[in-house]
Amino acid sequence: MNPEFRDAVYQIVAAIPPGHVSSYGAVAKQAGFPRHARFVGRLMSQLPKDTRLPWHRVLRSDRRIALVGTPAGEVQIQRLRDENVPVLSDRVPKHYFL
DNA sequence: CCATTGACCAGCT
DNA sequence: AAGCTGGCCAATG
Repeated sequence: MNPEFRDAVYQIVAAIPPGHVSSYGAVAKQAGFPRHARFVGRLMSQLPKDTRLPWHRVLRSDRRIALVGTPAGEVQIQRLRDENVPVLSDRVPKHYFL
């Protein structure tokens, strides 16, 4: 994976403030690599489990949680609720997006 | 080298 | 609102 892309993505995700969320596609675009939403997802999936990056604040463009029903998905929902972001039917209200 | 696989997305029905 | 479709493109087998 291109290190430029990887570093830019990390920086942008790290900058998402608590209580807010963004999407894979939006992060890719801000990183300067539009059309690479899937690779943002790939990077998130490859993060070490002890990472400090707030990966749980990245959702799909349809405002849904990725990987619903899997352990990672449940962790993501729990973490969002812990920072007062409601998750209703696997979905986060629009106004929580950046 | 060709095919399949994704923490995805915009457009259309 | 919800489901399909085609496009995306590096990684993997």
